[in-house]
Amino acid sequence: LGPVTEAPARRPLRFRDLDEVAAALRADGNRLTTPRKLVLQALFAADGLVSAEHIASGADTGVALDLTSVYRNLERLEELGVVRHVHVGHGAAVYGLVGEGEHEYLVCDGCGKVTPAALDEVRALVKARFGYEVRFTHFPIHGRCADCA
Amino acid sequence: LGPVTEAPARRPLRFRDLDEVAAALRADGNRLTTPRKLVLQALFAADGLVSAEHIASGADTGVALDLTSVYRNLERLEELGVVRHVHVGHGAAVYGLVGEGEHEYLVCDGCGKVTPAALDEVRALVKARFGYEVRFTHFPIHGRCADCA
DNA sequence: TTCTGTGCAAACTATTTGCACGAAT
DNA sequence: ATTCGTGCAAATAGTTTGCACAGAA
Repeated sequence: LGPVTEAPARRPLRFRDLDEVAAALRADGNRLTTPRKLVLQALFAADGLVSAEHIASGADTGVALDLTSVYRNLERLEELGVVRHVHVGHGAAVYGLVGEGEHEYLVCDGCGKVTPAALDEVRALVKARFGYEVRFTHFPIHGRCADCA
Repeated sequence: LGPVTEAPARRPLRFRDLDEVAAALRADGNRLTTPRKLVLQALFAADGLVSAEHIASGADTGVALDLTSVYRNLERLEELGVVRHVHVGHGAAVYGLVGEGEHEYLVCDGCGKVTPAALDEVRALVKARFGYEVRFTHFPIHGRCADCA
């Protein structure tokens, strides 16, 4: 699974570059290994949402690495608040660097496009009508985009 | 995976009982086998959303059957418009009989409760704001219910 | 030197597919 | 007598776990 066609709205990242993350990792007592750096490098290079498989393939870094290590690193980075993952349909989860604010998405089941969207109004409506405190960050909204509908 | 705690709103089913479905199956050139009847029996008995695993276990019918057959039957029944399935989080998909109207759900990530909800307003809002024609029938909305939030 | 992180193999969950036999029509 | 559907086994995708060794600290 390659990078997901993420739409516009590039948001400022919480960690601007690899060195900033490296510092955070160090501060948290983590070692700075080659695979770990490669995972981060891939995430910065991809500049969007990618699958573990894609990172492991080395498509973005030129160096392939073990899928297991990728998963373990992504998990660690997620605990650290550096990355997050989204379930974009049936396939593998996709991972991306954490930016400022919420990370809510609309997924088009037609073309597969993943569009970041500010869904505060939608959240407020669901809260008002059903008392539900919803999040679209982990399981996004699915449907058909304007082009596909 | 057992039956999902589905909330109120029992909707009239498109097929009221096993015999009605049997007729539809026949009309479509399908055979009426024992496993097929058992799958339907389980779906009617469960009266909500259940996993293939649950049906295969025979918990509701007293007769266990092969998971493969369950999946194949559910697939067939889905083609026929008798059942539909929903992805309620990370685990297995859950299947249920088709009722009248839409089947939209709110899933509580806290207690696992699955609440049918009329989300027309929400759909309209997303359509107005983003041009997206969304559906919450296959991938429902996730969040925390009033009790868990 | 110590202990964390890696790579490989194997387990695991959810689902699908191939194939020979049995049963519904 | 035909097929269709079943059950079993094996394949598949995505992810996790166990374990011995390598390499950061």
